[in-house]
Amino acid sequence: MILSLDMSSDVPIYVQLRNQIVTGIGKGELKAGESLPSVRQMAQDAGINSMTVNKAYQILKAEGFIEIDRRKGATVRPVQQTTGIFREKLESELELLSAEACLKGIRREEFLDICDRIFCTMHAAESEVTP
Amino acid sequence: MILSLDMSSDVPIYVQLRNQIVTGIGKGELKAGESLPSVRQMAQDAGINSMTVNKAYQILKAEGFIEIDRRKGATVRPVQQTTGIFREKLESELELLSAEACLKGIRREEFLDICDRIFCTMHAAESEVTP
Amino acid sequence: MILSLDMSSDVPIYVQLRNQIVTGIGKGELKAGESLPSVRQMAQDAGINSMTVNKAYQILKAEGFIEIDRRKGATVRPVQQTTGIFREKLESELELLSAEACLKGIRREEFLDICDRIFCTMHAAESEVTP
Amino acid sequence: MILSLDMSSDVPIYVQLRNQIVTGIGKGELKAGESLPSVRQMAQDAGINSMTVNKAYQILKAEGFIEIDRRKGATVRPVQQTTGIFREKLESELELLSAEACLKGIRREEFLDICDRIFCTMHAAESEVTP
DNA sequence: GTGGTCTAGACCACG
DNA sequence: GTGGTCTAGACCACC
Repeated sequence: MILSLDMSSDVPIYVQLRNQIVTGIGKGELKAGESLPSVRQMAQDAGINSMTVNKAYQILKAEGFIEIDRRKGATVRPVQQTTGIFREKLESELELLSAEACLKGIRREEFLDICDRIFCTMHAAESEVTP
Repeated sequence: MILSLDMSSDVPIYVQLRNQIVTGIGKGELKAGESLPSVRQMAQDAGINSMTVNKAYQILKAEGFIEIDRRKGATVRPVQQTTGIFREKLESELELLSAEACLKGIRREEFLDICDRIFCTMHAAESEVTP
Repeated sequence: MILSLDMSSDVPIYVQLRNQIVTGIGKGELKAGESLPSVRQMAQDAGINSMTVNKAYQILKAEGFIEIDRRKGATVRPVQQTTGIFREKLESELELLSAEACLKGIRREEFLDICDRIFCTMHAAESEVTP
Repeated sequence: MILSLDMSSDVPIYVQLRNQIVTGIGKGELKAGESLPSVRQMAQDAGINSMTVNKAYQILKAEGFIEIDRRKGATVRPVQQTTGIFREKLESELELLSAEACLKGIRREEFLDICDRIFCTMHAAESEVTP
């Protein structure tokens, strides 16, 4: 998985890291059960502080995307069940994106095409099909 | 337009304000040409500092959503043309949302249903359709 | 002379007005001795407050670009002598523009070409040649 | 780099600051990659509020002249590519300056001499020439 | 009336 | 250490 961190972005590095790992899992670049690099390794590779990596990992763990085991390190968890909280967050963010898109002149069909095209690049659910 | 600001959120107040105004315009609660409350009025109503409101307004102006006129205060601008930069931002955010949704077990049809349902609550384009 | 005022610009209207009149005189659209519209006329044409027009005219008068006579109204003055103060202001503004251009990758030849091309659209000096 | 802020000028302090930093970079007093003083340091040195400095830095960042890194503070960015928008702004400002110069009796050769002399004090491009 | 600028000082998030 | 946010209140420019 390739990371691209923008040090001068206003998005905190640990959030960028968290987002890219989530996207990586979603796209199937990281499959359920696979290991993530150790905190130190990741920090060294990305040229950032290990506390920053640790923070990203802790968030991913709290969100249920990964498991952290003292012996095996961090591993990807299989797909979870939707929670009401997540749906609320999803709808709220989609509402904002929809409003922005609408105000930028994007029409319904085009918006849905984009949503569809992008969702179709996700493959994580496969990890459930093969038990 | 009803505002609900969460003072203890880690999302800055001016960003919350900006987001809610964008959503409000998108939903048609504020139509093209309509005035927003003056900086001071909005600050008083929301119980926040006027510089915070000002910052939100400046961002909305820079993004092309509103105009700020020395005489009339802030007014909503009509729908604009999509830019390549916006599409990139949109796709990047949708990619993250898709990944999260996918990992939370939401399937393609359901995701698209949500996208469609939410986009359909937007009405801003009407300001162009009606002559 | 065509005026284009941007009400939502951060440049005050009276400054925009002053600038456009100066440019108009420089380009020869208004020649020495010619009359400017009356304050009221200009205000009505431009859809702005007459105090705003008055302010612009007073500045142009103070700068020596026009004369204001109670009977004849405002008229364009002929070319004046350079003052040290003006040269300082000119050099200071050119320094900033040069720095910006340089940092945007514009090279010396190109910069001078632009300066030359634009200066050549000015014709006001002619009003001196014909005595 | 020496700053001279005029507190009684009608040009906002943050604009004066921004202009002087741009000029400083253009003249090569600040080279690409070099650090600017921290917001607080600059504020203390200049005897102004840190939010004022922050505002100037944010503008410079938005204009592409500097980068702001959470770790290193603000650093000078290398020379960029010209954009159409910048050329328009440059030509519009040069048109006004040309008109003023012309009306103050400055002739073409003299104007170009001044432009050339001033542009030649800029050295920022060097950061690209030297490998 | 409007927005824009500036201050002094507090508090927080990031790394 | 760094920048970012927010406040309360003052003052100014514009129209």
